[in-house]
Amino acid sequence: MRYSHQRELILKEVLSRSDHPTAEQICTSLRAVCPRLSLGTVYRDLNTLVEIGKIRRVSIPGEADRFDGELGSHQHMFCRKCRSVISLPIPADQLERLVMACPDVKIEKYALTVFGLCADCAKSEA
Amino acid sequence: MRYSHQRELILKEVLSRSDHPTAEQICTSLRAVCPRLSLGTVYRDLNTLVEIGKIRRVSIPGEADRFDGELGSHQHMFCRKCRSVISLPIPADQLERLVMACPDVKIEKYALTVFGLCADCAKSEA
DNA sequence: TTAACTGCAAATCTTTTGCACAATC
DNA sequence: GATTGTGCAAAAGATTTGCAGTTAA
Repeated sequence: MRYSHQRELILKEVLSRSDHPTAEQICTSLRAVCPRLSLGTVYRDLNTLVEIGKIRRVSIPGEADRFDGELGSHQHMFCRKCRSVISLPIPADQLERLVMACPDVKIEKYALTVFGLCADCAKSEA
Repeated sequence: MRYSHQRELILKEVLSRSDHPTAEQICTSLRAVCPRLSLGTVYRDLNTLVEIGKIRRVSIPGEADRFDGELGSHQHMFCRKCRSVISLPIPADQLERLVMACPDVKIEKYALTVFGLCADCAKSEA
């Protein structure tokens, strides 16, 4: 794989943020520094970065994919009120034990997605 | 809510199948018995049935949503080879304990999705 | 009768792709 | 110089929606 200015910018952007941005958000941000950056390129480069394991994709049903620079084991929550994605520190070993106990099938990966209200929204809701 | 012939057909179709069909598959099947059934109606009725809790939606990243008539607690696996969705009997109480231990946030629901090879495909792969 | 439901087609949203040009090695 | 990567626009796939007509209560 060759060096690419755009791919490097996109990687840095994802790594520097903890808000799990969408491709569109990444593109918009980076246009401040790379005005001709195209959304197609962002999608292509994000796919590449996920493939080579530099970032992670976070899929939420009915939402645009988010991207995450945190590679350590954790799960995600989607807040239905503010629509933000936050990381949940769910013990990897215990979750893994539950998943891997399934007979016959060959498990390669898994994702636990939680829906509800984030801490801030839960507070203001009450 | 009023009775609707189409909604009843769609509900029966989902309840009678265990293969987690897509809206398109449901529509195609039902056209044998209801030729003018439209895909838009199928989507609308499926959404209604999910809302009133008669069926469940199964979302797989990058795939069309599947629908499930089994309401008991279970999780799902997506086989990357045959692209089927199968039910996984993961102990609800243990999973729930892990999820609910997260502090501050208000959890309303969650879904554990597993990716890999189903039993049949794992066998033929080897 | 009237409000909900349907069929149809068009619109929407996210993501991918074809192609000509630009950048890297 | 050969290829990979990019920008742009068009295409693709899933789902929603507007509207005029139909059906249940």
